[in-house]
Amino acid sequence: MKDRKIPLNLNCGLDLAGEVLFGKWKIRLLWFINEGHKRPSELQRKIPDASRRVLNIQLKELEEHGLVSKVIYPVVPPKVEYSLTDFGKTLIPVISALGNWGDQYEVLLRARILGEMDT
Amino acid sequence: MKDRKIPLNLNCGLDLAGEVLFGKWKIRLLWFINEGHKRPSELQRKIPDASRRVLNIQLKELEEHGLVSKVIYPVVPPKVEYSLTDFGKTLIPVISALGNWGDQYEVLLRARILGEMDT
DNA sequence: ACTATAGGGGAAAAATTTATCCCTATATGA
DNA sequence: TCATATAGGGATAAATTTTTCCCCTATAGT
Repeated sequence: MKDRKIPLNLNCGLDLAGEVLFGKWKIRLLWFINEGHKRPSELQRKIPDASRRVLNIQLKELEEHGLVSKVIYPVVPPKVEYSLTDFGKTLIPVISALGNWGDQYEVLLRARILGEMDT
Repeated sequence: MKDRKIPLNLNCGLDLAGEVLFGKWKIRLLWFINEGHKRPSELQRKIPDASRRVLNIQLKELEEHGLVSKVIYPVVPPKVEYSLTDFGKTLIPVISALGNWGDQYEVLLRARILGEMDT
């Protein structure tokens, strides 16, 4: 990452987890990679609302943080595959927990999030 | 919140969960409120790196999303107490899972997050 | 009269994150 | 010959989030 004016807060486990997880698309990237969608173009199709650029950037950060690994096949046209590292896999239960919570309260959450939009 | 140029992504549970959780200080606010630190001034002391202003803003969002409730005592000087709603409490296991993961891999995470800073 | 306390909010600046646009390369198929 | 697929990166613009600064309330204490 670039230079930061405001120092990172890394006081507790929550901060550390947040630091590697909280980019707009990172959790979804981890999720889809875990589901077996390994190639950048697949991931882009799975997450069409994200620009190609950010996905690349966030994938690189996930890689730098050791959550995913990247294999570049020296072929043309280029082929790249991402997969979760063992470390990355340890996050899956956590992401599941988060996703299940969101699924469970979907109706409520959607109403409240959207409800506030016209306030 | 204000008007948004870029629409929210609320496709799945993960998105919904992210929407209510991913402000810079929200998870910590929930955590400390759950630990019994209810008053704004306590929370500010617990999270000294956050400006007073943002904490107010994020607390209000948590309230709008139904995760915390706010009681204003009509006394002088004013007294306010936040607490988790029943709905907010359902998030605690999820936040725990996240925090435990971060604690468990603290050394590794810290090295990788800070390691990349001088790259 | 001041000051401290406890809680809050508006406006604008700063910081950060995301999006947009345009560029590279090569092989295949129309 | 030209478009498409595939992966990626630089520069810049836009959007969003967070910080900073200053203001307000009312009472109690000195």
